[in-house]
Amino acid sequence: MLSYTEENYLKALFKICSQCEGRPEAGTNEMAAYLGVKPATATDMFKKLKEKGLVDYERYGKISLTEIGKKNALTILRKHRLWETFLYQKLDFSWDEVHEVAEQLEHIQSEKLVSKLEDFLGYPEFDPHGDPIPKANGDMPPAVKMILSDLKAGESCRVVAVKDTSVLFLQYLKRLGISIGTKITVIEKVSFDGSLQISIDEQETRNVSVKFADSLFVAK
Amino acid sequence: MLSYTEENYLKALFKICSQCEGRPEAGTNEMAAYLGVKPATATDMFKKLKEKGLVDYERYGKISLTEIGKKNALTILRKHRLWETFLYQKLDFSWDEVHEVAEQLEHIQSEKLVSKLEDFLGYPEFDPHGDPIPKANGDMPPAVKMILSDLKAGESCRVVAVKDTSVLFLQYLKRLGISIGTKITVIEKVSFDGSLQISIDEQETRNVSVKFADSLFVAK
DNA sequence: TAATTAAGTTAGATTAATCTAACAAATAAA
DNA sequence: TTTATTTGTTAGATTAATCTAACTTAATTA
Repeated sequence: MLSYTEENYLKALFKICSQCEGRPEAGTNEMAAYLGVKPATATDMFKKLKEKGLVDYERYGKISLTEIGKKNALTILRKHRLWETFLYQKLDFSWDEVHEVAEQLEHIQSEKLVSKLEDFLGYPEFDPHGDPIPKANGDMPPAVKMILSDLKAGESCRVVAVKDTSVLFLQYLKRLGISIGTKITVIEKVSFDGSLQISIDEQETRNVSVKFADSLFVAK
Repeated sequence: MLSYTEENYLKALFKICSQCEGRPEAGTNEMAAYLGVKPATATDMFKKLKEKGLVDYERYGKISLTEIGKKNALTILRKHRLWETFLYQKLDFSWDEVHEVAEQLEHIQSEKLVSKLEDFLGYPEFDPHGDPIPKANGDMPPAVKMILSDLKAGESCRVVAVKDTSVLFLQYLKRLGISIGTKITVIEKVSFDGSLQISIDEQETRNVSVKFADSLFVAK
């Protein structure tokens, strides 16, 4: 069985490795920074995770997940996203509050709990941020790929997920009145700085940055 | 903030201290045995908990909870029993399965989670074992006191709680078809060994031991 | 009350996860 | 290609929770 800490390392590695395609590995400093620990600490942990057959790792080399490691990471992600869905749907937590609590709940050990929870929630495919929830067998519903930046002037779309799940971003969205399902129309793309003039739910008009437009997953 | 382990010590102390009235304190060995650790380990922890102002304790003396310690213990108990109720009512866990998972869930840190959960469950007063759930302010619904042994031959009652929450006992109850609300009638008290001849829901007849009859809370 | 037993403590060690400081390897730049 | 910089590792220490073995205090009993 994995410790709380080991689980967090696997989850972090999975996230970093699945961020950009074609880069299925991470560096020590990168991981340490992500996890908020010193590189020395991470080195020790990778040695241990290697012993347990969960990561591939050589001295001074990059780190990647083994198949078993990946399976474990998916299980944790599954729990995290199911709990987020529970908090959002059943307990009325807001978008930006669910993550922190789910970080704790994801470490509860009980297969039965997870499957019962999934059933209780009606087998959801996406969490409140629009991220796909892995199935018990490790399958993952296809993630949504288009971002707001992909739209041309005049095109409309609906928000289906957030790419950036930081509290800062989510709170900003809340302030703008944007959530999953909100309709956004691109009125103009400002060529000077790439920013977008958008309308939110066909009402309020706003100018948003490239960074912003890169952080929203949408569907036409 | 308290560690997982510290919380478990406080909870154990609370349970032992509230078991028999007029004995609001516990011994080192007793606590260690209860928690499954060695007495030496418990001694160290009591020193630490004393430093934190959570227990009263002197070298070679008994241990008891301070007011702050008691408040903390009640918070944990509250969470434990709310989660048990959730698992039983919403996720269809059976009587004997809820405890183990709730042991983990009770350590999740989020005031909001607890109050939202309580609201979601409709402010229950008792958990699936019939034990009272402490309120946010520390109030506790009055516990039920009468046990099956208190009945005379010919009297009837309904099961309202279990005194012994061991898996062994709960599974035995399940086999007998007894749960909260089940009607039990005492047909005869066998004076030889104190055992009882009972009928369960006015159907099946059974002989049960003194130990058994002492472990069931009932109401007429 | 002195001896025996039960209960509780101390000292020293271990494991997991972390740190700092010093060092080594790999990569980038001049 | 030598130097500088970035990246990663090692060694040694720390903290929390645990253990064993030896010791001390308190309680019981003969």
